Amino acid sequence: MTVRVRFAPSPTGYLHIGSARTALFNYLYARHVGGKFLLRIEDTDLQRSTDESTRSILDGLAWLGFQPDEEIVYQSNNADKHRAAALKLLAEGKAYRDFTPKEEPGDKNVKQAIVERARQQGGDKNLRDNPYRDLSKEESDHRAAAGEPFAIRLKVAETGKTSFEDAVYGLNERSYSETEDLVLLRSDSSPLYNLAVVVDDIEMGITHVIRGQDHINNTHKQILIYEALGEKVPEFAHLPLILAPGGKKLSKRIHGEIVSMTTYRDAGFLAAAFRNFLALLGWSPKTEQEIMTMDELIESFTLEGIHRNNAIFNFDANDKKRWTDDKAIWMNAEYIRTMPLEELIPFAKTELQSNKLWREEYDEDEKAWFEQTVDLIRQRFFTLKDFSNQGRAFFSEDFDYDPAAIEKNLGKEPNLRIWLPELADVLEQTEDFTHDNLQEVVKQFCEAKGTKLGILLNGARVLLTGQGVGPSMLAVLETLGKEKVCMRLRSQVVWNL
RNA sequence: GGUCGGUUCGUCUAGGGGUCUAGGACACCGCCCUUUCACGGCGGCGACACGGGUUCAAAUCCCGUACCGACUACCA
Repeated sequence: MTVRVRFAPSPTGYLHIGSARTALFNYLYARHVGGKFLLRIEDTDLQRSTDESTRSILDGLAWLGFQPDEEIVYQSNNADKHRAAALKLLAEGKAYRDFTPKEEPGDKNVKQAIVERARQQGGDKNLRDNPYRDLSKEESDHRAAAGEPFAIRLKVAETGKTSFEDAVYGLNERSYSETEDLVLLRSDSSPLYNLAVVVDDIEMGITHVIRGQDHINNTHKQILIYEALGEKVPEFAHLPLILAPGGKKLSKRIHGEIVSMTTYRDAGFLAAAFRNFLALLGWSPKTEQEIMTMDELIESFTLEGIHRNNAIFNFDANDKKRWTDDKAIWMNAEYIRTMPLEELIPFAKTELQSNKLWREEYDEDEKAWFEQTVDLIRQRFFTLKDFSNQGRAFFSEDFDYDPAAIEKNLGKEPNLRIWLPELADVLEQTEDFTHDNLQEVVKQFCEAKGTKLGILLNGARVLLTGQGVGPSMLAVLETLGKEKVCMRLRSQVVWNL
């Protein structure tokens, strides 16, 4: 039997980092076992679902590289099938009409109201005391025919339990007494989540449901629906959650953009790097290898490697350097400096293009120069953005000087203001503008001035690149070329800041 | 409140009765390399939540406590 899994987000916001990981695990599992990866948009909550969210989620998935193997299913298109399933259960006596008037939502938030109610009920709640549960068929039909509104609820047996063997959490059991007669169809005849999911999963031939651990309770409810429908229950694998620092839920409301996938794309992350990082959050290949290609991830991915405890996505909103998880940043940097240059070039190009720093020559006459330059500057970069920020001076005359670098590298030696333009004069006379010769020239210059090489070159770094850090200065001189080097060394701009 | 689940360095994790004076990665710190640096090399700091059992032996098995989380809807 071919394995079929699905990722089923509801379009009520952007692609959440936790959802992205769920998608990743579904994708990896499908590929590992040679199955199909499907996508279903759960847009049955018309109030909250938006097309914009759907687009954003699709964008996020596309960026990560998870293309579904079959056409995308939109759950709202299947409402008739969901309804038919509920009606079938009603006809078979496995569900009943509940004529209790619909409760109007109170003024406080729903969640809070639910918790309060649950607290009041305490441990001795009886979930089988609905007066309509055992209404005779005649009377039920009669009242329905008379136009009285009703919801359809599943008739859960008095005694017994649901149980399933979770691929991650192991045996899960839940007494029927803990599960209410769940509503299948609202009084406006629209289907509810649990019904819709089960009917769609059956329809799509889903064999393995891989989703967040927050769905474990739903799984018990869904199993009841599968059984009532007389359908085979799929395998389940629940994933630990990704939490915010402090162990709290990672939410859009509190944590903002940090939880959105598009944030990472826009911040200059490589999809491959972020995917790799995400894979290691809640799953382990059980080897010491951490940098893994997609093929390697697919090869080593198993549900057994997923653990049960929630992971914390670490970041500090007050620290600019740690705006997101350290390890994610490190991994992105690692990818940037170690990936094959030819794979990095297109990303660098796109980054420069979107900042109007790209010149067509980089694809033609200056192709070799461009590639060498990218290779040179990538070493200390963290994100693709660095090509247009820190690396800007390599591609444009219009760049900023880092104030910290000015203070550190220029502030210590007042003579630099005189020496650097003098160095320009010397370099202008230098015919062989390559590394080894430049080293000689600069060395001699320093000896003549009685200063250290480091003082001079680091001062030059600020004038030439605006930065305090970067690759070997001799390589920078060679890369920038005589003309730019001399011009920038003579510039008075920085001294007047 | 109830049900269910979890707890190894700050974070991600390995380890599932003896090989654990608990391994790796990120972060942090130090040293080295170098003209500087956020590259690289070497090293350091740093954890089995707590209490009882079981056992010759427990991070690993059992029980309890604490803490954390999820769920508890005519939301998804």
